[in-house]
Amino acid sequence: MPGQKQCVQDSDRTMQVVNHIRILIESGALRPGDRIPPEREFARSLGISRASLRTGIGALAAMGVMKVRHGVGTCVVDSPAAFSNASLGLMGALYGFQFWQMFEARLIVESSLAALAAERGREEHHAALAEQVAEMCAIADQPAEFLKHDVLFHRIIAQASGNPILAAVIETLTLAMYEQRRKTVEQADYLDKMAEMHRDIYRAIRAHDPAEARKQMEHHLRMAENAHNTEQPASPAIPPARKRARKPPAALVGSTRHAEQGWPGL
Amino acid sequence: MPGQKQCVQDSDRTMQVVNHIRILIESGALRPGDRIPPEREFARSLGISRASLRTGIGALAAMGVMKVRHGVGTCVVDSPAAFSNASLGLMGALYGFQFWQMFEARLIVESSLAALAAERGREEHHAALAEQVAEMCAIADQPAEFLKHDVLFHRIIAQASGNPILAAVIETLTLAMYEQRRKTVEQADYLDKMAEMHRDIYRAIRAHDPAEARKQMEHHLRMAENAHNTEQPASPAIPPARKRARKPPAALVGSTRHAEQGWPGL
DNA sequence: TCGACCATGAGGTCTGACCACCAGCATACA
DNA sequence: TGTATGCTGGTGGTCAGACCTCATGGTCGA
Repeated sequence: MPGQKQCVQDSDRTMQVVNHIRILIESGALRPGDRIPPEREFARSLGISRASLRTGIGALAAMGVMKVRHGVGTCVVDSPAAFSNASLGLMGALYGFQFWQMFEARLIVESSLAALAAERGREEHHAALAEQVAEMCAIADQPAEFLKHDVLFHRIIAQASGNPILAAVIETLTLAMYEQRRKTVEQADYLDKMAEMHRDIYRAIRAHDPAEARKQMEHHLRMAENAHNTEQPASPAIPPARKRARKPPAALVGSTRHAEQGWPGL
Repeated sequence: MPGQKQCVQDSDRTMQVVNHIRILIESGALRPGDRIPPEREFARSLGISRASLRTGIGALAAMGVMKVRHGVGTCVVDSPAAFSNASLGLMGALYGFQFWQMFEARLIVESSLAALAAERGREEHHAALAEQVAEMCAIADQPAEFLKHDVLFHRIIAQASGNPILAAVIETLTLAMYEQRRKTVEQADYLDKMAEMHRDIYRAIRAHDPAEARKQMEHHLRMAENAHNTEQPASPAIPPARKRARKPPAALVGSTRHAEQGWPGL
């Protein structure tokens, strides 16, 4: 049952394009930020039609691997690894993701990430974290700016953890929540407290104290969730108690309808 | 800097298609497994060309939301939520994912999942888990079959955890490793031990003992990693010690080149 | 010197034709 | 009667070439 073929993409041509790009990437010929040839030229060199090439590139773009810009060109993305955010949004709509699940996922992954960062973090990470903390303290009265440094802070921790896979997971979740947070953070009056918590996390990481880093991160995320639930009554604080499992699960293979409230799409 | 626009996809038409589908999904008009109209007809009803429609559908397929079958039709996927596996494969090539990172990610996420399953699991999950354990014990001499039940077992735990987001993460990792495991598991001689470990996990979950479930799952995954490293000397057991962080991180925004060995693409 | 204009080249879309595949049905054969 | 074969309709896959829109950079006039 599990693990059907391999590629998500069906058609020969599309797969051909995706594989070709993959080879280029794996061989190091194509690196993040690099541009690929113009479509017409590239299509000719691959011996396929421009339409087919575009299908393949479109798939890569949808997966978050390539970035296409009208009138400019197509290049490999040069940003933190993440699963396509649209993907998470769609899946949220499809499987009924809830906000509390989002926070729960963050809590689990990111607290471990903080612990790993405390273990493996190096000077450059400490310095970068310190900088973000300083920034946050300095602009605790500008929610929008604060949020940017907040995101950056967490991103640095993910990088310091030395596990890009988990970093990609967190990046995906963060991106998906960003829009939402940008709205709710506006009337926030606890930014100074947030800054303090970030500072505590930073200190634990710098001190190479995994347990403390984990604890501080958990505390921070719980606070964040509370704040979210307070400011956003539209998404009630559904306690993750023993409930809300799927209905008689159809052969235990997915297909939950979107139940309660939550998850405003992408 | 973070949180640019929203949709991965650029072009108007593509976005139009993706959004249209999203609306249909969110409104419940389109559910997992449902088919969408034939391309020609659908394109006409949307007032766009078939080519544009196909671009949009291609993007959705690449994100793992839609499944296109030549000669049959296009439908919404009806399987456990997961990020497109090709996506993980590409990102692995792009950012240099390592096997030990894969196992580390699994260890962190899945042990928490087991704990959650112990908290929230219900009768139907227990029954399903028991069935898989029984199957595994019965066919500990048929690696290929064993592996299928192994995957299913872990999938059920993910579902029992009540957090579809984390379930999707694990599903993605599992799918990415499936091919690899399918090869290495062939000459495995420890399947009976594996079955035992699964049974222990199952018991802890059924007993609603989160701590024990977590411990057993961690133990199981560590064993699995050791087994992998033993059977697959091509991918050495790189200890996750304090090392291998990125090189002087270019503004701390991704772009690690694929370093050591590991990650055979998709 | 500076702003407006336009040439260039990139991606975006459309059209309509044709190919490849799958499923189901009708026919032919055993 | 039952099975095997082959046809046919519908669906996605690919192609070609034309045209549109956008971003860029150079040129030219004020």
